[in-house]
Amino acid sequence: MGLDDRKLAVLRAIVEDYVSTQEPVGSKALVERHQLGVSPATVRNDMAVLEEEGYIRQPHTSAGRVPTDRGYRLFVDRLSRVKPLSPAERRAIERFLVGAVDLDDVVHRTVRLLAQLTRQVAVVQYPSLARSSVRHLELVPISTTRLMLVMIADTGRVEQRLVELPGPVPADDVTDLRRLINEKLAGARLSETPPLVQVLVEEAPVTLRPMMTTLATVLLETLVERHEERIALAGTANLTRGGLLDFQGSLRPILEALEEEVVLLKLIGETEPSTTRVLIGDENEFDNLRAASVVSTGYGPGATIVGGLGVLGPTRMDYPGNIATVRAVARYVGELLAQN
Amino acid sequence: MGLDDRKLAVLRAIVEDYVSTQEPVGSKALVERHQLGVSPATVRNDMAVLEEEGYIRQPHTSAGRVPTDRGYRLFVDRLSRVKPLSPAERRAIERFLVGAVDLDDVVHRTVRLLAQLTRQVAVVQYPSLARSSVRHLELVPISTTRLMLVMIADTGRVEQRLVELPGPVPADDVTDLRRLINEKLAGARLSETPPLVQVLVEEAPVTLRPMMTTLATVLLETLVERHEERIALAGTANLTRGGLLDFQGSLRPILEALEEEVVLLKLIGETEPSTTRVLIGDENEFDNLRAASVVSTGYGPGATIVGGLGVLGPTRMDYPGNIATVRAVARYVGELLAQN
DNA sequence: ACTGGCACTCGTTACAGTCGAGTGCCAGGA
DNA sequence: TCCTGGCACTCGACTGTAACGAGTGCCAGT
Repeated sequence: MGLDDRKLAVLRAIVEDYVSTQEPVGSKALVERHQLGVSPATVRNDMAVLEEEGYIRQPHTSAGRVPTDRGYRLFVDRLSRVKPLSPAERRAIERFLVGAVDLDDVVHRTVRLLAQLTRQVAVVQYPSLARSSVRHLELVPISTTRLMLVMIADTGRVEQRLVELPGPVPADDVTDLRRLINEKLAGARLSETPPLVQVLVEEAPVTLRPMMTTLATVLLETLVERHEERIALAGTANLTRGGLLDFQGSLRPILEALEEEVVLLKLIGETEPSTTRVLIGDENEFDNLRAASVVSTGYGPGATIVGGLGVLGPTRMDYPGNIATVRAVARYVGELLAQN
Repeated sequence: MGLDDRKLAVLRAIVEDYVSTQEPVGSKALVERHQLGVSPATVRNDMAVLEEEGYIRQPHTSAGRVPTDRGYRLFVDRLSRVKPLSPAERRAIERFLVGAVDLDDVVHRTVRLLAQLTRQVAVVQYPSLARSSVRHLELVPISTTRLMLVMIADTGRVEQRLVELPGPVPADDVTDLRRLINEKLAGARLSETPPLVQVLVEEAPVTLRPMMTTLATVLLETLVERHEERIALAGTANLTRGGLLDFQGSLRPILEALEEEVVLLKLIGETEPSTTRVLIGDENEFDNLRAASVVSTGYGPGATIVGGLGVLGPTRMDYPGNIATVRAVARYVGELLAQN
């Protein structure tokens, strides 16, 4: 375990060089480009140790060294210095996000912004319904036996469901239903609604009972239980940068994984603590993505977290830069949401 | 212009073979696999003519022939026989589309279904607001000086905008505004609303005038003028099927084009007549997509068209099959929409 | 008008040889 | 003990050559 400072410096140099050149880096090139103060031979000895410990490897004999997932991990945990955003980037973020007209717009702008700044694939989760509160529930008559149930959440999300009623319902009843439902549910966190909905059905006047039951069912089944998560994606074209050298020649598995909402949610959602998460290579649980890394974090108004966002790219990515960008964008989005 | 029946048969055979094998097809293989009733030498003569006319070409001397865009065009226009859907496919369509809970759900299911059936990239346009009518406009108070304007269209689309009011507004006024707006606009086609909105502002009671003006502005600017079109995409992983042989080795331009909503809309939207449109290779206007073909059609409840859907893939695609699938899916979606 | 035969083209594959980046190891020096 | 220069070695990348074969164009014959 003899990883003295110099060996760590060598590892850092290897990671930085490899990330920027995309080519295995040799001992000679290393001492030329970095002020390590020692000879190539010494560096070679250090490299041999680093390789033994599993931090770097040789693609083949007589080639330079390349960081392993474990090497990147060490780099991210202990070696990378925070890279402050350039003023230009800060300006880009602000410019990009002002003028959004609704939540959809915010999310779309955010995901494109992230993709553009990091030059990776960007993923943004819509504010999770599970972490949202009900702001208002609206009932809009569509026909005599149909209502549209519109739920507006405090996070700005708006979900609608078509409800097929058991029988025709007079306009006055709709008004009553709307009032009853909002009295009981407005302000409640969505996760806390089931018992409230239960009470709502029980306390409903007998004439409204059937409608209320139907509404309750739709509400619980389609909004609470399988709480629809939504995801926005951008920058898939960035996957083709490294000219197929990243991702060992096939984008197939990556693209497939990106089509699965479940996968994306696992990657960027559920980031319990309010910290930035970095998943490197096979640290993530999906085989399709073992050649990729993910940098993600939560966002939300103030200190609460309502959703996740992040970027995905080759393990050979600029971790410090991407971490800084992801954090900054998340903070800006949070502020934007707090304003609404 | 001597394109007799046999030459056309040869072209058809070339297209069919090339589509299924992905390899340039030679005269010998052709007579083996198809009952052309003539010798390879004869076929070669026909091929020479076809090449002269620009319907096929040789990637290099001593290779077989490959259809040109023009060849595919002729094939699609005159040579392809309609390929009826298999019962399994019909069942898949029905199974896939039942149980959709809202428009989002319908669109997502549709796009995934299309991608799965055709094994191409699928694109579905949400029902265009420009072709929708207002079913209901709802005003939901968010704070004393903020309203959420929710528009529900007859196509099922629901759009919301946050409106910053000039001053605090009492609940009664909101009720009045809601009533006035709906009286005037409900049922109107979105494209016909501008004059109505104008009248609405003019006729509004003096006390409501400022609010109404603000609402009108938001309504016109964000919903009517730049009528938000939305697009769903699926199956990008299918681009990697031909193993990078299609798209001359780089998915880059394709992926870039797919990220541009404007491009996608031009491709699948605005299909004026209710027919299926096929764009082959450089027939479409985007350089990025000159290696791709698009099969698209309009859909909508009954005879009206509210949006477009289609698939995109390599010029070397199964046109008859994709055309049949796109048509069938569009019809099913139309029926589904008609039910609501 | 079709067909068999034949010379020709040219991409593909295999193989051998050279080059050079990069390594591991070792002996010597601070 | 640690670092360094030197040196032999490995092995992928590149190059040139040769054999192969799919496919063609053309022509003379039926």
